[in-house]
Amino acid sequence: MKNRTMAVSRSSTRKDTGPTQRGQCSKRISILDAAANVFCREGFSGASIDEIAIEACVSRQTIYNHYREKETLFVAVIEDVMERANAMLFSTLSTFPDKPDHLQRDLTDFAIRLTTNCICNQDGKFLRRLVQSEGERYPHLFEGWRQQGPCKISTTLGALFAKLSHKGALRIDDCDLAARQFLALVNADLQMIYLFGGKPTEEELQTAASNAVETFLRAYAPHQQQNAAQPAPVLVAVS
Amino acid sequence: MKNRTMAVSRSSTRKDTGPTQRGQCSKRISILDAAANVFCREGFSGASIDEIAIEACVSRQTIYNHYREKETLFVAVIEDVMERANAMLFSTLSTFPDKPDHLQRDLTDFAIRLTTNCICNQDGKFLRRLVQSEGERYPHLFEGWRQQGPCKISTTLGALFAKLSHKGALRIDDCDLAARQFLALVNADLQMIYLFGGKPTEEELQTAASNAVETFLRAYAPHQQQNAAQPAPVLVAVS
DNA sequence: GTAAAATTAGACACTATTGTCTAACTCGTC
DNA sequence: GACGAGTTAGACAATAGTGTCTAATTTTAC
Repeated sequence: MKNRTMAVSRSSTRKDTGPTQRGQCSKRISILDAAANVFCREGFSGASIDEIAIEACVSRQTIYNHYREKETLFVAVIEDVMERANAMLFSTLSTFPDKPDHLQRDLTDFAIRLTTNCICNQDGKFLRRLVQSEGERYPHLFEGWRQQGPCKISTTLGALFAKLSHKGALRIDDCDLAARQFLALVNADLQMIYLFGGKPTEEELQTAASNAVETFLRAYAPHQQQNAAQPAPVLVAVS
Repeated sequence: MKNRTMAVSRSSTRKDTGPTQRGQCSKRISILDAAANVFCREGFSGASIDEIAIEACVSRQTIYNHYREKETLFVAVIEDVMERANAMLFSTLSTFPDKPDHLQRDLTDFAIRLTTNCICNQDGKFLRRLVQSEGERYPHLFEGWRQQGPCKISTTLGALFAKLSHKGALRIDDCDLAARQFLALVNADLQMIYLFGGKPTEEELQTAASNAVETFLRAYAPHQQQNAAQPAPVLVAVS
């Protein structure tokens, strides 16, 4: 019976769930957090309500009071995490650089923000795991997220690349494709770490981002800029 | 009680397990295949021995005769799939193009073979799912595969790129990195499909490979070759 | 054909889990 | 201090799964 060492870091994006009281609300939150952790660790069928109750420091009955049954809780957790993840994703996308100078540095910083805030965090891990293991069982559940999140990301990011392209900072034919490739390159060095549930160090994130941007720019920068060479010192602002 | 419509496609790489008899051996195989399917679908704790027995057309007791308990069976399945996957991986790597002419076409074909034979097949799906969901629970179990498979792939593929680089067909600094980026680019368009357990169509594989190779060559081809432009007709030989 | 080995169905004990119910309890509000 | 909503622990039935055992049956080897 370990004492709940670390809960999901819950950002400020949580919406107040209407007229319910503070006490009740805080219980709901700790249930959702604990459930997210346990479902992530054990999968849907491996997770037991008792375990969640213990981790949430709440009685089992309270869980049944709030969420009629296990599946209801599961769906609530998924939706909670997805909403938060999408919010974080678009908030991070809004920091995409729009000035063509220092492009290499700015793109690298952006890539680091993206991995740090959206992919390497607890929510990212949760989604990778749960979508993969339960996605086929609950297709409708993840569909909304898929359309609002991952599918939108390439078009949104694509549009941002398009802007840079119009300014002459990049030379891109298919901007959506370039966006997908940018994301793929950023994760190239990190895939294996994700797969085993690990968390990259800041240094690994740094290297991954630099490598990705360098190659991306070699493929998509206008000709003379091709060899910007020196890695340029990177200043990261991680919220 | 559906009649076992589709089993894992079992390639010819299976080794005969020593002096055991044919009948026994065929039971073992159908148990392993069925177990792989069920574990893949349901995860370790979601899978029931009874379900596996039914899908393998075998009595439950037979499973317990061969594999003492559920976890033993699970480990056997994992090792079976991993061995097969690694064999297929290196057999596919051995088809990497070594002639510098028609590089774009040859690399594209190679990328298609790689995705078709190693990533999009049933074994690939199984590993993505199970490593992700059970990897932390059984670290030792996957460690051998990780070192022999995914970790080796970047160095092996890296060495192959190095050869092309020495021949002047490519211009690469860090070949291992280039290898990882090649793989990442090849999967850039397919990630979302994998995530939801789907299987890309041949056309999607084709497009993904072309896009990847085009960008890869823009980043790593010697200067004048830069714009090879026309997609070049691709002839695929999928075993 | 016969003997040995493997397989089968079914019963079984045991454990874990879900979801319900109840009676006691806590705590903020009036 | 009393009310009441929310919470709690614990008992509980119902179900599902694991792993064992047995006796009958089938398959295989010789």
